[in-house]
Amino acid sequence: MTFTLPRFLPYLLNQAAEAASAEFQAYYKARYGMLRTEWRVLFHLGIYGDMTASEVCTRAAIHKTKVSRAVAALEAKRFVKRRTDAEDRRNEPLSLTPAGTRAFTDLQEAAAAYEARLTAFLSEPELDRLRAQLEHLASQPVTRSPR
Amino acid sequence: MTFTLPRFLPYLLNQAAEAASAEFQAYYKARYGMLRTEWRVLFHLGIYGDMTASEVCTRAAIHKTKVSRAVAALEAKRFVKRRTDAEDRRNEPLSLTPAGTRAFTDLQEAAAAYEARLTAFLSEPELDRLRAQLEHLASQPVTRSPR
DNA sequence: GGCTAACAGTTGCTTTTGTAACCAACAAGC
DNA sequence: GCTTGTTGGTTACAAAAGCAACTGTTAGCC
Repeated sequence: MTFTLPRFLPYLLNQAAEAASAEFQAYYKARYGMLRTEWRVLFHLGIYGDMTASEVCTRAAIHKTKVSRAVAALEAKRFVKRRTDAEDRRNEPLSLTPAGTRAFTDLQEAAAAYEARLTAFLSEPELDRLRAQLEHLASQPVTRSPR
Repeated sequence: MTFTLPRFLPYLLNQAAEAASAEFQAYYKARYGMLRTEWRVLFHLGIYGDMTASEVCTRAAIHKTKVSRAVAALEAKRFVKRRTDAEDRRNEPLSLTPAGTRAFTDLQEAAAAYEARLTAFLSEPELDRLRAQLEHLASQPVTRSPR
């Protein structure tokens, strides 16, 4: 089997990921001026509840400087507020403000609708299988960025 | 079905793409000091033969400024040389130098071996189906970057 | 208590990317 | 042959990402 670029899985994954992100990205950027890392942080807080920046890093496998700046940006937009944990003053638990919650709800709905359109060509079992395969690839024991 | 981040396809695709690229990226970076766009250009020339920068843009859906810089970098590394088309002096057909061909051959082998490991958990038909699904997602009629 | 190491988070600097404006060469209409 | 528009490709500037060093805080250990 000859090797060609459009069959090379990392390449294909990148092309698919980029195409699949483009439209949703345009939405949150136009509507809320958010960057990728910002909506990811917003979603982590919206879905899983309050957590510290480093918990976001661990869960999302994003580098801490990116999270730090994303949190600062979300704070400036008044979508997130941070407290200082009295027990351990290094920790700064983050939570969504009411405006942050509204933005999250809107984006979550948009995301769900977008995904439905994106995956309309797949049956439910096919989609499940695809997700499982992608998860497996994502958790490959390759070198991950440090937390 | 509640919406969660690790089920959101664009997110999953990104995580999988990043993880799947990481190791190969480390290889071409360490060995040839190449960037992502650079090896992509190299592979296009190696696989499909000589072409101009804008043909690379079209095939790979990469923005022309990125290609322009990648070509300049590959030229500086003496992996690529460019001529000027006498018919139409705007066109600059690119071709691999012997060193470029060697680098391409090495990277192609590394890529094939890497992919084999990466996809070892999939059967042939599963892999084919995955590729087809990713291709479909990649060619989604979403807004693509201009050429 | 005082020293060292580890951890949460930030800042500064460099590299890479994105965007738009730009130059040179050609094509078409007139 | 001269304008007008288009195309291939580059450059300049701004935004974002990566990396390493830094601050402040806690924990462990003697």
